[in-house]
Formats: sequence, C-alpha cells, structure tokens
Amino acid sequence: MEGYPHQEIEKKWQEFWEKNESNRVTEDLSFPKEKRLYILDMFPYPSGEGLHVGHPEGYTATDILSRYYRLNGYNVLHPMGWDAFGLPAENYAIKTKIHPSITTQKNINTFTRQIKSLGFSYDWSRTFSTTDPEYFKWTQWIFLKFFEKGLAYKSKAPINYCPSCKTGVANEEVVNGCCERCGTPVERRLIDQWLLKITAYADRLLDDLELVDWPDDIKTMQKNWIGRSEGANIIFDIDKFNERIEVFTTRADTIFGATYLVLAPEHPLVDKITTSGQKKEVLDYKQKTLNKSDLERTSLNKEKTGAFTGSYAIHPLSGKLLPIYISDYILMHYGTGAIMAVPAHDERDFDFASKFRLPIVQVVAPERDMAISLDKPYVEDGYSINSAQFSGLPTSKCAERIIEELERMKKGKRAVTYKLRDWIFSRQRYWGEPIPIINCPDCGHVPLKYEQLPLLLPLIDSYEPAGDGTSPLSKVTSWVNVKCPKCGADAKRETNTMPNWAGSCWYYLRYTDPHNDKEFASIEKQSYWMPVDIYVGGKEHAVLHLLYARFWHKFLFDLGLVTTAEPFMKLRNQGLILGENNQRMSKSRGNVINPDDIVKEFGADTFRMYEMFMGPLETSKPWNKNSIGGIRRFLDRIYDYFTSVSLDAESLPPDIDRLLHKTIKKVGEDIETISAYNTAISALMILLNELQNLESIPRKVAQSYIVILSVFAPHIAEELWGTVGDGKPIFLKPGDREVLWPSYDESRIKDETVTYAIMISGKKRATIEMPAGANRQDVENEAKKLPMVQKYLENAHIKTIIFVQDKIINFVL
RNA sequence: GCCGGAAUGGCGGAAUUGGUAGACGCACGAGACUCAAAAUCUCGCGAGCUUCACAGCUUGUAAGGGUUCAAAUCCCUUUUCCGGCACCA
Repeated sequence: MEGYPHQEIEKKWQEFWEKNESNRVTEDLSFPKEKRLYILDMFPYPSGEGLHVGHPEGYTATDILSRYYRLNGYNVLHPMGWDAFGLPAENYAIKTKIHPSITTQKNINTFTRQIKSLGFSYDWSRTFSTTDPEYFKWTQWIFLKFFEKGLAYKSKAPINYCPSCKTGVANEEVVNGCCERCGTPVERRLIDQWLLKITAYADRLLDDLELVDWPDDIKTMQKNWIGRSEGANIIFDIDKFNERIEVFTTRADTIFGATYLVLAPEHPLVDKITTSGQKKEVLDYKQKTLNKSDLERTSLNKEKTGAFTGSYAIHPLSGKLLPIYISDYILMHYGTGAIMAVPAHDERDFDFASKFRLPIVQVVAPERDMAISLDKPYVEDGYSINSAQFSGLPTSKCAERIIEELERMKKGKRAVTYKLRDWIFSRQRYWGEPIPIINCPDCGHVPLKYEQLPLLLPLIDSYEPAGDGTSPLSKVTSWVNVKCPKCGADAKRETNTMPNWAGSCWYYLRYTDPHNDKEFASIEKQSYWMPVDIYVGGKEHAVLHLLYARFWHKFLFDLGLVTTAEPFMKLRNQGLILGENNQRMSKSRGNVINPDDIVKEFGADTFRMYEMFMGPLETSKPWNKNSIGGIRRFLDRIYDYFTSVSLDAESLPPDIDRLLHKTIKKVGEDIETISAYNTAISALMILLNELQNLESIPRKVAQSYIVILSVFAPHIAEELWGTVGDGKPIFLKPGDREVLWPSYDESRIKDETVTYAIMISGKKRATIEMPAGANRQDVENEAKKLPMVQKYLENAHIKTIIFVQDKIINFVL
C-alpha cells in the first residue's frame, strides 16, 4: 500500500504517548468534579482467538469520546482490563493439561498487543485481570459481606448433568438437550448450591431504571426480566384432605371462570393429594417432566400435557369442586407453583382445557352482558358476567372487590410476584474465584476471616471434573481438608467456585483506585470518579451482567461502601459487525476478519475510521473490504494536502469559512451523540473536498482540521501537527494539556442565501435562490415570475399558498 | 408462540424529526495523464420515458391502504429479516 507511511508513524506516536503518559488522569482530586469524566468499555474476555473486529468498534467510540473531552479540558478516566475467569480456559486445560493461568496470561498478552496497536488512549497503569489475586481477594471479600448480611445462602438448585461425562455442564454446553462433547442427553439434577438473593433488590432494580440514561429497549428488557406483577394469592381447600393450595393470579376477577387447578409437577403437595388410582399416571408424568428444561417446557410443547391427581379443590366463593391437575406449563419457581385455570380467558388454560375436555365458562365480556363465542379465549379486559354479585363490574374494579371479599374470608390476599429469581452463584468448576467458606459438620458454613483472603486456587495437574458432579477442587484433599476455624473439628472447604459474572460486578470500582491493598477502592477516589458517565458495550449483556452489577452496587451502597445508587449513568450499545456475506463472523463460515491484518495493510487510523464510518454505532452492519480503501484514500489525501498546502493565507473565502464553522459544530455534536460518527466523518470529507481547491489557507484553519481529525485518527493527526501545530504534540500528559478543540462562531454559520423548492400542489417544479430570511410575499413574487411556474398557474385557481421559511413555497391549486 | 428492533440505488448509509429523497463513501462507466497498466485527477451514476440539445415528464424509501397542501418520517393491515425469550398465570 502506497501513500503515507502508517507503520512508521503509528509506532512512533504510540511509543511517545506511552512514554509521555499522555493517557493518564490527574490524580489531583481537587480538579473540578464537573470537569471529570469516567468513560468505560465493557472489558473483554481474553479468548484464545484474539481480538475480534467487533471489539474495536466500541473501543474506538469511547476513544473518540475520551480524546474529545480531554481536548476540551476534561480529566478523563479511560481504563481497560480483563474478565479472565471462564469456561474456555478450563476446557483448554482439560485437553492440554496447561494451567489456565498460563493460557490466560498468553491471551491477555495478545489482546494487549492488539489493542495497543490500535492506539486507544487507555491508562494502562490501571489495568488488571479479574484473575489477579490482588483483585479477586476483594471479590471474595464482597461475597463474605453478602454472607454476613444473609444474602448468600445455600439451597438445592438444578444443574445440567451429563451422565456420560459425569459432570455438570453449562447451558452453553448443552446443544439440543444433549451434552456438547459426547452427545448424551443431559439430565437435570438438584444439588446444593450457593445463591445470592437478588430478589431482595427487585423493586429497587426496577424503580431505579428511572435514574439512568440507557436505551429504551435495554430498560424494557430489564423490566421484563424482573417482571413485577401485581395480583393476589388465593387459597383453595382440598376436598377430603386437610390441605390447601395457594395459587397466584393477576386476574382475580375471573375466579368464577376457574374450572380446574393446575400444580407444577414438582409441587410438594402433589404426592400427598394424588389418589391411589392416579399414582402411576402422575408419577410417570413427573418423571417425564424432570429432564425437561424450562425452555422445553415453555416453548417446544405447543401440545399441552398433564395428569389428573384424582383430587378436587373447593372453590372459595362458589363452593364448587374443581379437579386438580399437574402440568409442566406451570413452573414451580414462579408465583406459588400453582394456578387456578380460567380457560375462557387464558390461552394456555384454554388449550389445556380443550385437550382434557374440561369445562370452559365465560366470565368476562367485551360489553356489559354480551356473550361471545368461545372458539378462542377472550383475554382482554371487559365486564364481568356469570360472577354472582360481582357481575357487571369492569375488570379492574371486579378484581379489587373479589380480593376484598377473599381477604374478609381469609381465603386470599394481595400479592406481588416477580419473574426474577435468585442468582445461582456456584459453579462446579476450577477456573473461578474460590468461595471462601468452610463447611463444618457442627458449625455449618463458616466464613474465612477477612485477613485470610485471598483464598488462592490450589495448583493441580488434572482439571477433569471429580466425576460426581462436584468441582475438580474436591479432589485436592490437602486443600479441601481443614480444621473448622470455630470449633477445630475436621471440616472441608467449599469446592464450588464463583460464576464468571462475579468479577465483572465491581471492576469499574477498582479502576478508580486499582492498587489499593487496604480497601477495594477508597471512598475518596470513588466519590471523585463514580458513577461511570458513559458505558459502552454489546447488547448481549442487557440483562445478566448489567443487572448483576447493579445488584452488587446497590448492596455495597447500602453498606455505605460506594457513593452512588447506580453504577452506570449513560449506557450505549455497539452493533454487531457481520462478515462480508452479511452473516455473523465465525470460523466455520470462514468470514472472520483479523484486526492485525487490517492494521498491517491499512493502518490503525484507517481501521478505526472505517469502523466508525460503517454506520451508526448501535446498528449491525457488514464488513466491506472495498470501503476500507475509501477511508485510506481519504487519509492519504489529508496527508498529501497538509504536507504541501501553504499556511500563509490571511483568511478563508466566506463560503468555505462558513463550512468550516458548520463542520466544527456538526462534528462536536455528532461525537456527543455516541452514535453518529459516520456523519461526523463525512462532514470532514466534505470540508477537505472544499479545502483542496485552495493552495493557501490560514495556519489556524489547518490546526482546527487536524485537531478534529486527531480524535478519529490520532496517529496521522499527531504527525501532521508537527507541520501545522504549535511545536508541542496534541496529546500530552495532564499537566501539559491545553484546550485545543476549536470553537465555532454561530453567527458565521448562517447562510446568506437559501434555495426554495417551489411546489405546485405538493410536487416540486422548480427551485429559486433567495436571501435567507426573505419574507413570504417576496418569495411568492419571485416564484411567480418563473415561466415554469406561470405555466402551471395560468388557467388555475390558487386555493392556498403554504410557505415554510427558508425551505419551500407550495401553491395549492 | 411472545416481546423488541429493522427494511431507502448494485453496496454501506444520509435526510435539519412532517417540508427539495439518495449527503458522504464504495462499486461501476466515460474521459485526462501514460507506450501501456497501476496510482491519481475530472465528469457521470435510482428506474422508465420524451428531446439534436437546453431541459422536461412519470415513477420511486419492503407491500397495500389511510391522514395531510406535503409522508422514508404519523396511523392501520400484511410480508420478510435480525435480536431476545422464562407458556410468567
């Protein structure tokens, strides 16, 4: 590739910035807080494949923002690190016997080299990996706080278990219900697991979404995930048993339409109330349900299945007997694990009732007293019918009255239910943070003392799972067997490790004070830097990472350990970069682009600018090799022009001066959108196209152009600054920085003349130039002079004239 | 199945949020330079039609309908694609 020598220039300036500490922050906390900014990327998992072209998309956007704000006088914290615990390193270790820490370090080195080759302005003095003991010491410390406050608890929870590999497998490793490695159908097993009580924060996680500037679709996803719904728990006594079933419903108004009850197959009452004649059928059905995942239970079987228990419940208001069924469309962990089925007004109940020939009773009508044909359920609100003294009431009113009545009878009460479930926090894996708990037969779960942290992973030589579903750690007897710190009896360490989400729940706090060995971060530094002002990453973290991190943050907030209610004020997502064939990049499709190749051939500046020019940040867009060449040509033209143009001119021609000011305004505004980088770059192209007609321009103009360019293409800009600049580099260490970003003059942006579109009955027929701000009558008179317009106006009656200042005049005939 | 998002030239995308559709770039075509090619520069480039030409007409933003002086933009119906999913009572 000819043109400017990108390899030489990029290396030179990357070394300069690093040596000069150009990317550091000022640690002087008296620097005004309103001029500090925390701009963060979601840190990557350093995979063995190396950097993907999708990573630099978000990183370039935040780099542009960081450089832009620094050039405007801000103190910008812009760090990078590694989320390095996880499955791939462990699976690789099982295959190769190479310790995950070695693979991880190698991958981190590769990622670091690749990211540095793109010239991002990260402050590398603050980097760390979640696998560093100095870091996960504090992850464990926070876990102990959860334990101390009763928010970490042990309970039975299901795992996917492969009976052939004799190991637990992650959801990701289950393909079509079978183990990814051996193809054996995966079973579900209940084992003792640690859970974090995220449900205790459900309402606050929901309500505080109001406080943050996040994309609406992400907020909606979190709201739906938390899934708060208000309704009532209603008690049904069971006929011939001294037992009762509590159901949750959001439609208490439909209670007179309940014709049967359904329990989740796992419901504890099932065995008790199943009559002897039905035992076999119920048992068989429970067995079948056991190995179905929620996904299968909920999406695959359109055909409803179930079994009759043989028992009947007593309707609390009508006294009628309702048969009790079990069915897998009822999930134990939602609501009470039991429902009253109202087939006339619920689709799932309708399907079930149709299949099992159960009665369907209409109790809601769209209009008062109107009956509808029940070939499908009526799920809308309306007016109650067939509901005793409640008939005639509108839906919401009716529900209220019925709940009041049930409360009076002590047969029900208002209730709120969430879809959100507690977070299963243990994994039967090696490569994660060890859970700092000792299990003593007498004292139960005994936490390690804070001074005993970090609890390191023991070195082992076989990473194969233990074979009984427990972690490989359980094989390391020298590590597992300890004395109970409380009573001194023989005890065992917890062998489950934390999930890979743990480390990413608080890493943004650590960046504010990354080398602190007394606290996870000092309150002083946190309160200066937090919250994160701008957080950029992929949409795939919409619920898990972003919800878990918010949960930890709120927990720490309650303990007075952090200073803000929310961690991330503004969130933006980057879109997917697809392969040239418009499909997701993957090895198997053979459409993967390696960033190294692009940097080598075209240079980092071209790569960065191309990714920003592809389209708005948040949309997904396909890679196109030809288009990169266009960006490279643009940078070559910039290089040629600014190394040859004379800088002696006094001023620019007025129209180009106007364009310059417009460009400064537009680019600044586009950058701040965190989206429209493509149009910012096109504005720079338009300006260059005009400047190229001039042999001489003022030095000040060249400086403005290069400074604007520098946030997108820092290396070439820094190089050209040597020619047009003031003797000092653009990007300097905090104390040496100046506000270099050019300002624009609003009064010099206004055009003197504007083009009016002349429309006849809404169709454009001609255009005329008029002075800006011309009055309606003048425009009308000028327009009528045009032969083109006269042609249409003669023999026609003008009904009305629509005039839009500086835009159009429309003659409606 | 449910929820969310999207659909604009050969391609990526613009469009002041209801006001001249197609900015900018790619690809392509013609020309200049060259012995030639590459690179570079200049011009053209939604489709169809009329015209020697200047120019003009029709049509066009997934499809169909509607609101409006005016719709890529707002409303209704439909189709396709992408993302998410936990049958959530």
